[in-house]
Amino acid sequence: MGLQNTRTSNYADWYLNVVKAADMAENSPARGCMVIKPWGYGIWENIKSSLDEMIKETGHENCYFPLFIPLSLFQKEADHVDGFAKEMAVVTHSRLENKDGKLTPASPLEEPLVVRPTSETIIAESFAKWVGSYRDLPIMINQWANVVRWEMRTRMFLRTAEFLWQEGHTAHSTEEEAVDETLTMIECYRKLAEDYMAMPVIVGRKTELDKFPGAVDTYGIIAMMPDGRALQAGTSHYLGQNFAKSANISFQNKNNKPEFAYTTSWGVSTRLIGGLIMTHGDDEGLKVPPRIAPYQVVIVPIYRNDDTTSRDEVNEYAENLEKELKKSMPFGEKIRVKFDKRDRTPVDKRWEWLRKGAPIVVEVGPKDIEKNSVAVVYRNRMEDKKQFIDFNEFTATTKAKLEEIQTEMFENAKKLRDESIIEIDNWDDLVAHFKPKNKFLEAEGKSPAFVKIKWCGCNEQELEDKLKEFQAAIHCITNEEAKGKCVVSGEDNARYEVLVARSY
RNA sequence: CGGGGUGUAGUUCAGCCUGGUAGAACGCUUGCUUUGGGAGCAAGAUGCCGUGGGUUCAAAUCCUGCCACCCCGACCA
Repeated sequence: MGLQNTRTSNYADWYLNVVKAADMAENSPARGCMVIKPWGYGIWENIKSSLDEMIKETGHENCYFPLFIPLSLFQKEADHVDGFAKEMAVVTHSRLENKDGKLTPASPLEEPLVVRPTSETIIAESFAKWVGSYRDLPIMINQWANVVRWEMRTRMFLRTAEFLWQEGHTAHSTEEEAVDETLTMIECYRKLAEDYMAMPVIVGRKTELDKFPGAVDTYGIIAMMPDGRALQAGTSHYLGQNFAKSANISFQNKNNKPEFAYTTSWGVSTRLIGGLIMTHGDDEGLKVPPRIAPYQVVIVPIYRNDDTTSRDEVNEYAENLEKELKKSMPFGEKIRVKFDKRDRTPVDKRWEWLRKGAPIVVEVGPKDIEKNSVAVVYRNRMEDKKQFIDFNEFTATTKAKLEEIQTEMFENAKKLRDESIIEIDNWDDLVAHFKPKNKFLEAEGKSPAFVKIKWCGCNEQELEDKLKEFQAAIHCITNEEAKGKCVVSGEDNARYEVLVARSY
């Protein structure tokens, strides 16, 4: 049956249908905020634990900074203020009073508190206290937290007023070390997206106009969605001494001279899940790559005729299957198996798990007990018939199968992505490419959706303004040493290769 | 924040123009029949018609304030 809206009929509604069909999240009474339900949160937890391990392996420690940031503190870095001021939630009162039956804010705060949109400022303030000598550096910390950005227009997972993320913050004694850190972390994000989420990304540096407010350089991973738009999926910033200067993070260097520290920050958010949905969703619902699937294998029992004996036998058989499966270690981790004993029909349960995108759904019933087999559906191959596989063969090959599915999902997504990138070497073709409002259908045809152009770096503002007319933008610099003709100036002086696309 | 649209059962929606007992499908409950690729029959249950005002003998329906969601812009990590 599938979803009500397909990707080709109505992409935006299709996306919401998947979120609902997979039971990942729903809207909440607070505008622009969402309730993340167990299946959605389970995916987030797996993303989180995968990345957390990488963060720790690269020498960082977790900690926690407060949700509230004094307004004055936020104000210190001018570019930073400009970048975030328009989307800030501000706490101004400390009490509610009952006025004629209506609760009314009362007792104004002496200094308003902003709800963190990101924590550079408050963390820099602490860094300043923690750092005295070069021996105190580097400081490398991370926090898992929620942040609030008062967005005008929200979309589940892709852009919500409150979202969950991880933000890493480091301070170093040299520029070189800080730049290195910035690049190390963007590489972690690439690995997270590609190796764990099976979501191919392009790594690049942001242009001058597009970087993080207050940063010297911003690097990003960009995922390309099947509707032809690009999604910024993670960023890593080299902040230079900008925040160090405004928060006075200074240290005495080896020459006994005071010097400002070099800081970085980097983050990925629940937006990744939006990318996951679009990369791997189809007209039946979601597909979750095994490595981050809350359940990798779901066992659905089939009982017959309310016959208690057969029911017990089936349960025993299923429990044995669960036990055997749990001996395998796909991706070197404990396998995640769910034995779904809920009181629903087997058919309902099967389709529910397939909509949610569990990689393998396996049914066991009386016939299987007789033949010592199991009935298996693979989510990434739903068009195939249900396969009846020998019990022992199934348990012995599940690990390899999950790993194979993971690879296949990545390869498929990558193939689609690669097919939709073209190079354009002159302005007219670039305009012609973006002119039609390319809905998914047009993008799905042969016309590629993402464009690489060569550029000398000239007239950035004008270029962005022009691209904006076609709802497109420069996403990042994919090659810093390109040669050839600049698409904008027409001169033979290109320095960069940049990625241009419509964006989320 | 501007323009447009929507809000009715758990879900998707009809009803609104032209005011007069609250509807359908799916889902849910119960029973029977089925039973391994989205079951069938029968009987049931389910509503502050988003919300506050107004017009009217009478409002889901007309007017209006607010709220939320969706789309298009503007804005933006």
